[in-house]
Amino acid sequence: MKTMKISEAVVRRLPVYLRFLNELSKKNVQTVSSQDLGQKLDLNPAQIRKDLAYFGEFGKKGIGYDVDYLIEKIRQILKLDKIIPVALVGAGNLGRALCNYNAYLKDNMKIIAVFDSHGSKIGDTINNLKVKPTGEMKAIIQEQKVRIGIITVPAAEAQHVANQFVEAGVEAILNFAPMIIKVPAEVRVHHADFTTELQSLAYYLD
Amino acid sequence: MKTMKISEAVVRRLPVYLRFLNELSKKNVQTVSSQDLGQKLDLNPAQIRKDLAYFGEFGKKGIGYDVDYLIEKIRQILKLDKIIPVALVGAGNLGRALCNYNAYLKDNMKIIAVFDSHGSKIGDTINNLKVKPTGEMKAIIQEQKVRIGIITVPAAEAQHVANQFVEAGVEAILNFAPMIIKVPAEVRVHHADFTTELQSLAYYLD
DNA sequence: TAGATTGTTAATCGATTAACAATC
DNA sequence: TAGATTGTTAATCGATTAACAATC
Repeated sequence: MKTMKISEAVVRRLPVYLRFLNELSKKNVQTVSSQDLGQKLDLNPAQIRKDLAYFGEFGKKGIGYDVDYLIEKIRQILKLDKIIPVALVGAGNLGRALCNYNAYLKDNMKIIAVFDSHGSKIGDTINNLKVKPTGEMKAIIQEQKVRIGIITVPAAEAQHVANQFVEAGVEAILNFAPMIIKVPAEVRVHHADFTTELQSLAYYLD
Repeated sequence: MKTMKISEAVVRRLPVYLRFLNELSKKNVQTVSSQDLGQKLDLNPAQIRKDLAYFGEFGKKGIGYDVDYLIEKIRQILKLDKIIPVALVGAGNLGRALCNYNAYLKDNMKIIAVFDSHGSKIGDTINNLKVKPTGEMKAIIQEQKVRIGIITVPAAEAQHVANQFVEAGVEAILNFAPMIIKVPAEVRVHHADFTTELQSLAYYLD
């Protein structure tokens, strides 16, 4: 099963499971069934079992899933069992907001460098990180083995930043700019676009 | 066709079309084909034609789509042809960042009120908006006919804010807190969760 | 007219859900 | 043992893509 291709929909649900399991763990809940999970997360229990079964047999028939064991397994699947260094470009309001999530990301992902191309921002300190000029991006990314890049610059600069990330060897990009960026197929891009999100929400108004 | 139920996937693509069409319009491009659109947006042309055809016959055979006409139509479909008042709760970094997008949202959606429950934030001015105490939420939301609510408070407070939104009569919620919130079925909720986004991205690292 | 491109039907593909034997 | 719940197969459902007649 290890070689089977996993659908994007499945991968997107794993972090949702993980978050809820973490809450259960904090409350010292030992065991959870797909039934329970489905109820809380508004998902079909069969779907949850199937999602997990792609990666192994994590449950016990008649019992359910051990919460802490399942957390460990999902963290492994998502590669969150070791620190992933992240860099962010664009020290505007959104960039600052995301840097301050650093604490929230716990021990797995860490924004370890922040860049901006505008002199006025360079040298600022955000959450203990000094904003550096984009000219230093490549060197720092390679030196610190940054694997994920976050783009929070204006739309017009997004593609340029993406190019720099790719050249520096970043493996995946989370793009907050309202602009589709083109990268080589081996680099994974996710879009997190606040405006499209809001606009599609408007559709559902009466 | 007006009564047919449109899938969520279709609705999520419409704002993406809209954004690209706006760029074309700015460049004075008059006409675009599904071929062109598909190329730029990494989508199948047949899918684009089908998406649009759910709502009417907007194109001309042999020619393509008139850019400005299509913009107008998509704006109507998404109900962006009139101003939609939006309120935001949580004047932290993320909330501030989103308020500053106000300009970007052009004339269709407008964050017209910002609330926070912490005394230290109340009275601050963000992008010409004064942060008000959450106690005033209901009155202001009803008075100003706010239709969409944005939640940018910590996870622990998200459900409480959602309840207040629902009670005040908000029709849809965009939730940035990393927490699933429960609302009555008639209220639409979208989750825009930065951490799950980043975590699913990690899966694709080698 | 010839070339291009839509709108739409039919075919394909993939994801979700139901059902149930296995088993704790 | 009886009850509960998994892992997995089969059935269903829905979304994407291909193909093409209509027509600008």
